[in-house]
Amino acid sequence: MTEFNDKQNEILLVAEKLFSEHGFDGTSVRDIAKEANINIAMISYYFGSKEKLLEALIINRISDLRLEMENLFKENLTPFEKIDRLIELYIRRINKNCRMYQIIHFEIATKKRDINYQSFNEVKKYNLQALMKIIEEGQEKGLFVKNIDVALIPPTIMGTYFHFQMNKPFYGEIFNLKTEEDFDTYILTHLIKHIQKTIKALLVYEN
Amino acid sequence: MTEFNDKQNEILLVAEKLFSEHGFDGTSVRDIAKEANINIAMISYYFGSKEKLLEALIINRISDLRLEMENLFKENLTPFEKIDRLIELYIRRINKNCRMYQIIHFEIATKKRDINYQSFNEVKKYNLQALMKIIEEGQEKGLFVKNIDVALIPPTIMGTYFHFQMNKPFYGEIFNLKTEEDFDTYILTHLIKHIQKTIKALLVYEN
DNA sequence: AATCAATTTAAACAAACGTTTAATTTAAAC
DNA sequence: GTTTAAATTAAACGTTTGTTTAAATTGATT
Repeated sequence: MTEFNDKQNEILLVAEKLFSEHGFDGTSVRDIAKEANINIAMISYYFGSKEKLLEALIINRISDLRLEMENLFKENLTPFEKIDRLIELYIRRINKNCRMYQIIHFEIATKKRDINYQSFNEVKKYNLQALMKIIEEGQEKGLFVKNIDVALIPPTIMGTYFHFQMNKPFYGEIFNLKTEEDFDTYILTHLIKHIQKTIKALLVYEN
Repeated sequence: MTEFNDKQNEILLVAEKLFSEHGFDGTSVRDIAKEANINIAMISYYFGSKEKLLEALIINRISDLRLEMENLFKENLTPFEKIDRLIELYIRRINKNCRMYQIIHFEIATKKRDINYQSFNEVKKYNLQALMKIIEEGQEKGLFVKNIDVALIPPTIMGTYFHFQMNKPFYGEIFNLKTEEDFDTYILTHLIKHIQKTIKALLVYEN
């Protein structure tokens, strides 16, 4: 991918914010231009069109979604500890990029624009491989049970997070989380722990 | 709520389809009118505006989301069986209404329209109460562990489902589900079983 | 057959949309 | 200082948007 200049990066940043908050169709190029303090024509000038701006945004951000796990496999950790660390990495990563996930998930669901999700799927497969490696190690050491459908674990990890995030007003009220920081803190402490516990429980559960 | 006539119900049905497939902002009143074989003006005539049509749709459909659980508590089942049955009810219910969940979740996330989600939240609280009752029974009988955050279990149940549904192209490929029916069948058999197993594992997991 | 309200229609409305144009400004190269 | 290409602008473009209008049609009630 070509590098973007400061002005283009600013446009991408504003577009990411507005697309995630109001949807692609709910955001006009004039909204973006206003928030980014640029002329409307600059969007076509730099990106060609509104739709190509979305495409550039997705391609530019997808690489941020791959987990960085070099340390995880180098360190001398038990499979349980590795699961804990992997899930924490997972959640921190998607929490940092939750705007892009909001945008991408809506685009996947609606299929209005034909965007190439190949690299997105490759990232998911890459992350799934890492999980599989840890689970196999745990099974070989006799710590985890045998019949585990590894591909269904990421949906539980990410789904729990996204559903919690998606229903922020509801769970914010339930858990008395008044500010955005309260909510974010709760995710990075309690919710991560809940997901770690859930997956570890599943990995040792005998039917 | 006032009852709707056949024509109004047809409009609601088409709106539900198109709003879920292309989003509220991605659907024009002309799209709806065309698919419903009516004149554009009929939408304003019957519902006042496009936005009020969305509101009417949400209010009209929310009652479908409440679980029907009379039988569940009458029957003589173990807490484990009750959990299994409740989760199956949960998933079958949201799977039947997945279009409305798609619409509502997008509306909650974007906050562009100010819709009253009180009855939606009440349904969620009602469903949470039922889960709580079962878990308490299991704890009293010494079958489930003590320290369970019940409010975090529905996000795992529903989140797993929604994330699987949302990434249909990816998981369809992973599990080799070629048709819509294949996908639906997989949900109602394997995915439900995965979620049941996950929650039961969590309920008996000792830290 | 006449009346009347409810329904349905085609047409028009202003506003907002994404995009393009042509002119102007900017800033670096010569 | 002149040249040149890139950046930026205001204005206009043709569509599409949601909504309204006013006339036409329908179908039951008198």
